[in-house]
Amino acid sequence: MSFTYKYAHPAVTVDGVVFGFDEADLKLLLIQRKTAPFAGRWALPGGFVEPHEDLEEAARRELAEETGITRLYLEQLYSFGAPKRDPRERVISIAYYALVKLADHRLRAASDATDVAWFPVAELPTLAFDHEKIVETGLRRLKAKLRYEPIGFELLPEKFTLGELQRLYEAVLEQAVDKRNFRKKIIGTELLDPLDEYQQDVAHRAAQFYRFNRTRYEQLKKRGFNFEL
Amino acid sequence: MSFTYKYAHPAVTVDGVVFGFDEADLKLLLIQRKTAPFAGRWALPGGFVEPHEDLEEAARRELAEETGITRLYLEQLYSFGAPKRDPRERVISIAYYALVKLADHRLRAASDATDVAWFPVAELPTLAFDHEKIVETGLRRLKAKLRYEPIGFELLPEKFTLGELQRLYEAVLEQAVDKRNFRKKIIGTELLDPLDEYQQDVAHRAAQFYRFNRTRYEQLKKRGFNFEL
DNA sequence: GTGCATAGTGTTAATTATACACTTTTTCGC
DNA sequence: GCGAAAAAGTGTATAATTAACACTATGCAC
Repeated sequence: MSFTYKYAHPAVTVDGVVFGFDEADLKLLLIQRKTAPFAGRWALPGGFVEPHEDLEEAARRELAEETGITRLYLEQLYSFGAPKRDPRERVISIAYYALVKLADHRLRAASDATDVAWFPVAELPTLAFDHEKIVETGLRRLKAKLRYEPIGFELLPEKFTLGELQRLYEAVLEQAVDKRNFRKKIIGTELLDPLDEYQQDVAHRAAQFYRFNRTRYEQLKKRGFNFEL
Repeated sequence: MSFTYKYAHPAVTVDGVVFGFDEADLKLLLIQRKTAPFAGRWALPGGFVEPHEDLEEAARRELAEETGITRLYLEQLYSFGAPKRDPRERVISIAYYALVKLADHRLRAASDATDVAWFPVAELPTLAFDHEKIVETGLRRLKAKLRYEPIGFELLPEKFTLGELQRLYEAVLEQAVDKRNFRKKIIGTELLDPLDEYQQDVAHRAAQFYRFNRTRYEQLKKRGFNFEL
């Protein structure tokens, strides 16, 4: 079976820039290619868009297929279409960026013999295609967005401490944050519900857990509330 | 001549959301389709990406071909790829948004019998395809961006008065702005050079002209300066 | 019970944002 | 030529926000 067109058509793929956070580092999800081109190289998870599916649908499907991750925050990032970005044929890639709660997702045992792994964004290997450029775009977007939208919570477990949240901000923004001012501000948004739960088995004073109140955020957003940190 | 592929390939187009400003209204550039589908309907300028060209290159080429506009501020906006957005075949469109100095560009006499016209964004006709959605995305982006990047100047002539600039902000953001505070802030950025030129032939006190200092903006940006209005 | 590690907590000063009204300049109509 | 009209231009006081800063509390390890 084959497909014929009057004019040249590029292939269209989706690629995912998937971020996670593990208590200390911002991490990026990569898969290792097993076929040419760039066999053996690490690359962003992704693949061809099927004729019947929407772009976001394609991104979700590919991420599920290649990494087993199904529930995540997903948003279109940017489209890359330099003529020679793929040595085989013209390929235009719509990149998505995604945030996942690391703890919730044990990576699927690489069932199809493809390696999948988290890398600290500070120590990424050389990537296939123009994926380094895509990652850079994703990182820029994440940094910018973290300041004016409450997306940090997508990287943390349901219940988290203010210290964890602060470390997340510090890791992503790559700059220290004043603890008291940070707490004042974050509590001031009224987006966090304090829980009657405290850390267990820590070798120091146990921190209180909080939960992000998504419902309240939607309400406030409707009334013209502006998140900013 | 035809092109054959092993798997289905979508067609890929670029579409331009081109904004202008004419002293009073924010305007959008549209072309009238002469062929099916949507013959007679107004639509965004755009067309197919050629095999050899980059996406932005394609956007610039299509805008030049269809509207005669060559110098403009252009930036990728978003990609639209719903399976049925074009009734003919699967078409994925990479939308760009553009800002042009209206006064600098008399629209090319519609040489290929295609009508081209500026519409106030408040009075747009029904558009072809999913172009209304694309325009909405472009408008949202413009509004957001105007606040934290000095892009308003791309919509004004080289030399402009503070009153014109303020009216631009008010038109795009759809809200009134305090004149004194606006001037204080904008002058405070040090991005505007006052000129020794004043309006001519106006039936009121003549306003001073200013020019946006792009060089200084680049300098300040490097030093971590943040534009915000 | 001492040391260690992190949690948790307020106040002050500096900066920035907001609210607000009159005078100046020029043309136009009479 | 004089008054009305239309927009330009200009400063201050108050409120709100941000930034800087250091000690006490708790719980475990040893």
